[in-house]
Amino acid sequence: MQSVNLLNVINDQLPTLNRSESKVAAVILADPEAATRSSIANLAKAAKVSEPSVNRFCKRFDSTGFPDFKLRLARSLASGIRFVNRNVDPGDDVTAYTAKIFDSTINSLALVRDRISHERVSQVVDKLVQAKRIYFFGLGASAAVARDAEHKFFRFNLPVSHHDDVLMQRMLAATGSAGDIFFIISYTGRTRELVEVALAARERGATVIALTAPDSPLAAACTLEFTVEVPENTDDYMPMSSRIVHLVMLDVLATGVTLRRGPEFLPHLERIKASLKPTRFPPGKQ
Amino acid sequence: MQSVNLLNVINDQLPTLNRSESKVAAVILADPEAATRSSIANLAKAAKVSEPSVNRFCKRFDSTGFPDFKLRLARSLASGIRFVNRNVDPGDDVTAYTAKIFDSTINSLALVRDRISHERVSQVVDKLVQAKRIYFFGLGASAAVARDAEHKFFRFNLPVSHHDDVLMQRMLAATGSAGDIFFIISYTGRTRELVEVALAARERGATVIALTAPDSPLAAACTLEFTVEVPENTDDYMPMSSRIVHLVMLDVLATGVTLRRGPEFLPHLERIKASLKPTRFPPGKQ
DNA sequence: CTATTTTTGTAATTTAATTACATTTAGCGA
DNA sequence: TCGCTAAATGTAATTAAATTACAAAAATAG
Repeated sequence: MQSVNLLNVINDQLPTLNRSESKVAAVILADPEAATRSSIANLAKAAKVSEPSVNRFCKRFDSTGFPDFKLRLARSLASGIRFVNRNVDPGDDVTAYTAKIFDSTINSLALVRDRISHERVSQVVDKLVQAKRIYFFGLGASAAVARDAEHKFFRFNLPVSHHDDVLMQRMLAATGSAGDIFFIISYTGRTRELVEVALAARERGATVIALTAPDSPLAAACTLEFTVEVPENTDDYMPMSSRIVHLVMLDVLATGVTLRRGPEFLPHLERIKASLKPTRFPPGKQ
Repeated sequence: MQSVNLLNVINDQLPTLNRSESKVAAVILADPEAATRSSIANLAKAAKVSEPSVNRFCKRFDSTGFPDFKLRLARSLASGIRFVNRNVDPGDDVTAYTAKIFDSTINSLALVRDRISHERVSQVVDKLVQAKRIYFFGLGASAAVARDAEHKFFRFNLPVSHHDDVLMQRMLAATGSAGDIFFIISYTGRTRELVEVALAARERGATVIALTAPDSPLAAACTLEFTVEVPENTDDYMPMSSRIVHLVMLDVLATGVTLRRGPEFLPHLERIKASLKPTRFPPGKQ
């Protein structure tokens, strides 16, 4: 993947270009957006060179021709504008920090999506399908993730619970057994309490799955690590996007389990949906 | 509508397309990347339609013609979104459903990002900064969101709590007063209990903010509606991405509050961070 | 079942891009 | 400085691509 921005490449090559090529480069760099919209004739006129010169320019940058060049230029522009991990700045106004937070979250998701181990997802789904009981453990921000996971897995009709109380976690781990799954969620994977809980549960022969950082003590302590590398947020103002990534990973697992259960499980899901109906105002009514 | 991903637009319009147009759409959605690289002749062949049909298809989506369409498609792709809004299929393998879930989440975030009312964000931040007390209420999936919000707003050094117990919610609302903020989170905005709670709190002179769907009973019942339109998930297999969107909206609000507090507030945040250190294994150690 | 409208394809046309080739320009040695 | 060579650039021809106009076919309504 020539992930390097095309505009940068042009800029770098600037000194090695001959006269008409640099004229073309100047016009493109001055307004790349406009360049993607114009024809070869227009661009040639703007740069005061002939059409074949523009064409040669494009080929110099490994394009098959002018249309291909425009396409690559468009791609570069779009990726540069939106998805940079721009940190929130104390001087930012609403528009700026809103966009930055959304963008950095989207960015984290896109990154993880491309790095996820599908084989590992499969393995974890296998374990979850076979479980007799599932406990979701998390502390701090991950407690909310564990809570969400419980709600999500509840519909599978098996005993599932979440715990954000260290004592409860310890007690459950100490009395765990084969067939139990302890699903531990931790962004850092360095929380002592959770590592100890993982070891205790493992000792008892239970399956311990950790949704956490790779190469962390927690990843080492569990029986099946399910790791994600989410870029760190060093910035004080920037919220952690790891929570969000973890939530989506759990969505993936829940979907995996549903699919594994097959279509005969759908009526059950429908029943859960229907049970909520009386709690709601009918749609359409204001 | 221009800023919205072109693939989404195609997907949305899918039901309104006629036979050959949907053939073209199918081919493009199946591999948009390839579409940007192919000529009109190739695409026509792949879709088993004539070249003018492809051309008409492009014009239907506000392009001046095929090359313009390809350009816009390339731009859309560069923004990190690949398969869009495609529902999970019972036959999908791990790779497929993982990508779909990530993409649809990313997609929801991108959509909301472009539609958010910055003025409203500002107003809500104002209210939050002035609050004497904040309650986050949610039920079901939104309970986890409320939990996360509590964790996030805790660091602002003001009394904040979350409640997923309807009775607690009622009691708190009934005893609320000016200076209290009841922040109610609900995807549908149609949960009777929450609407009643909102009305009760409002009666008492408290500020009621609802993070919910526009034109919903809950939005009507609160003092300040903070609405988001997240595309519905009709699919049984597809997880709800509204939770994720709500979480990110709360990230935005928390960031807004932090920025409003100014730099003299940073030491406080550092102190909270430092307080967690003893609970962790030092970095570097396995 | 026919008439009308919509959809789709064929063929012609136009437009855009590319290639081949000629001209110019610059560089360099005598 | 002249003349040669090679690189650079442009002109014109060619090719490829996209678009338009129009006709045929299909779908829909009466």
